[in-house]
Amino acid sequence: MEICPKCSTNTFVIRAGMIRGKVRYHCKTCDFHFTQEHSEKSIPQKQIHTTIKDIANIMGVSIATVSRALNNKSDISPKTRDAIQKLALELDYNPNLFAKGFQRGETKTIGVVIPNIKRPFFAGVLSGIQEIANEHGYRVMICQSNESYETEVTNIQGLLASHVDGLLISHSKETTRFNQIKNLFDKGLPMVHFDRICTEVDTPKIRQEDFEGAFQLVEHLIQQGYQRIAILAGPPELLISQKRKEGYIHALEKHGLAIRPEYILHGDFSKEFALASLDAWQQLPEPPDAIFAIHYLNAVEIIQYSKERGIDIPNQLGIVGFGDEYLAEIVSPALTVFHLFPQKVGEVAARLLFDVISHKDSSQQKDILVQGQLIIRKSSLKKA
Amino acid sequence: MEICPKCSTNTFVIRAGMIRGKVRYHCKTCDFHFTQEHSEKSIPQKQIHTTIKDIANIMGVSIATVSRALNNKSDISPKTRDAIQKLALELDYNPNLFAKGFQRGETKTIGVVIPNIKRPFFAGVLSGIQEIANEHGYRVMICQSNESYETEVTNIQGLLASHVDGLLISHSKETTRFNQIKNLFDKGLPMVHFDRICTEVDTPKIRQEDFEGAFQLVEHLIQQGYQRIAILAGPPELLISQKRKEGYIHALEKHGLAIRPEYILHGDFSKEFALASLDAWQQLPEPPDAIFAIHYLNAVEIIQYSKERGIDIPNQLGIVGFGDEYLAEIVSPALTVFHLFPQKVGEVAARLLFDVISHKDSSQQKDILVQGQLIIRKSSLKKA
DNA sequence: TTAGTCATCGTAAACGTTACCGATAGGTGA
DNA sequence: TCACCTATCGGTAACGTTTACGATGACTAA
Repeated sequence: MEICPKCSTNTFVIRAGMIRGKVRYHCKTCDFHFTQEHSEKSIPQKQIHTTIKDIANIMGVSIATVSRALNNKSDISPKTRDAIQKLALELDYNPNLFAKGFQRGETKTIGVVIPNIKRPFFAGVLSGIQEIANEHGYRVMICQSNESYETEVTNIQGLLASHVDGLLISHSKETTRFNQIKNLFDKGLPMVHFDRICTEVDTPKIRQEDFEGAFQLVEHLIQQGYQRIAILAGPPELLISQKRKEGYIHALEKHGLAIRPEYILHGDFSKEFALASLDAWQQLPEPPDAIFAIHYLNAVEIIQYSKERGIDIPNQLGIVGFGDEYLAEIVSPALTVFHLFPQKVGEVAARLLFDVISHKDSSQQKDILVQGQLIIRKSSLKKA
Repeated sequence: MEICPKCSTNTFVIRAGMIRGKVRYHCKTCDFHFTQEHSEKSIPQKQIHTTIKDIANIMGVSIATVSRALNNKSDISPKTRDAIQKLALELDYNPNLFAKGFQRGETKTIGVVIPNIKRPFFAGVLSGIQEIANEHGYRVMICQSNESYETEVTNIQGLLASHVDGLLISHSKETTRFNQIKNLFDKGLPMVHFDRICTEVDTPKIRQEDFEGAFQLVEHLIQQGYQRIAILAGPPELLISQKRKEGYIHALEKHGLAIRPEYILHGDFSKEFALASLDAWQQLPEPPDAIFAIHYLNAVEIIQYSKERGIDIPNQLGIVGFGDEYLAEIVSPALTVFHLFPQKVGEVAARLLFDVISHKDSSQQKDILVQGQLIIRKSSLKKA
């Protein structure tokens, strides 16, 4: 007969069924249900982190006092404060940022959504973001969409579940619907768009000189004497494709050159498409004498391919592109580019996000342009 | 005269000083202290996240029931479960991962410490890590040490404060003391080293074929007929420098070639050092006829510089290196490399870490070698 | 009836931290 | 002596979630 743990009687204790694998009893004396207790003790975990409770126990003070001491708050005597701080140092205590964030409803973490880390541009952006985030005591959580809309949505969902304090987004090239983003923005989640921005939502945006750079590159080609300039224009739905194409068109128009549709080819940024485009152009009755590739990789690929096919660069074919500083210098002939400053883009974007996070008043500039630089190299320098 | 909120009397209420800017009173009837209450109501925040409490309130059930429904636990009727899940979907509820992790002492987050995101190798590793982490439902927190020991220590401290469930580390080149790491490892924090590993602590490690790759590269040079092979060996304190140098020496010894100290130069990975080394070697009475640069960037820089100085590659000078697939192909002449697979390194490292996190039994393989591949290109193909 | 059974629900503690507010001791001046 | 004051401390709710365990009502079989 079992003994009731409440009234310590065993006269009126009856079995009361099974529950969760354990035998259940009912004491009719005190009307109390209980189960047979199992005697396994939980294994004491090796403790990685010291808590303020540990410190409080050792010091013989309350956790409130420890918290005040560690945060240099008022209402505490200097003696106690110093003693606690010293002990905390000895136990190498560091506060559980999750608990802290959890308590005050913030996480000191921002989320970044980019298409691909491996692309040097985004790697540079990340580097810039990291730096500014560090300055502000924030941590960064990165997700890659791999240019997939579905993955992007899942990523953002995940970041949201992690309760990031803000979001930095550069959309995948597949992304054309922005209801998720808009929803979050309307709910007041701080966010900033950069590079692959979206115009559907009124978020602060970091743009680059897509139009201006394209214009400068094409004008430079024209000034070098190139007349039939083609553009490898990237996915048409991407805003940067559109902007760069506009710059291209604007430069041609300014200098009285015809816009020839056959010189404008849209596609993805793949090597196959770039080379196929070159082939197609070469078979025209009037092939282009210069190519503006809006993505530097395609420009480099075209240079390589042209060399194989015996096309003289820059005399027979001039080539310019947007892009990567290092690769452009290495390739031969070196590539004329409009250089973007990825690190700076990251810094500016992060700074703007922290502005939004801190003063919620949206008085600051909502649209920032990060300047680029035209760097002229041999791939576009025609011998007179 | 103020009224005591406890006994509703005002006959024996006296002022009892100021505290925190508010007037303080003392009721002598019921011996109760109180302050003048301020009537400002807190502004209701715009709510971004739905909680289980919200759902519980709407459904009229307890939060425990909601939790059970959302986690498909037992002890719940299918009808209730479905209704709750449906409502959760409508309110697009997603659980606060921080609260969840906080509750069970884990964060579903791993930390990664690398020297620099912008280096393509590490970007590739990160990409691999991300992928595996996603599979396991973990998030990734990245820190850059920028090759500074101090920053590295701070970073790890920060990740620890974030209570990451595990750590993936590639040390900065400055790092020679590992007491912090050892401390954490002894405390039971799951961690895995990769690339820039440390031998002082018995962590699982992901190594690459540093020795083997170097050996293959140098043997290839020897088979091509190069006799005086120099090595640009990187920082001597770095383990990969040592391993690659060992492979170099081993290959020379196997083929009966002399180890000439003047052909072995240690330094950082800077361009300046690479070019200065080349200059120094050229001024020797017997300059090398081939160079093995353990860092691909230096190899590329030497190729560029050699071309400027009219040195014929590969006939006058053969060049090989470790490294980056893309750049090696672009440079002219294309660079023979021992290619590492960064993405794979990241994947393997992450997988191993999750093994350690889940089954704490350390029965698994503690040292994994990620294979590389010798890719022969023109920079080392001497014309007979 | 009623002991025994089961499915399903609620209650409350716990995680680490902060902040609100009351408690206490010791002081000052009339 | 006593109203009044200040500095410094403790108690505890709250954040969102999971989980151990008790409560409840309905059912079954004797």
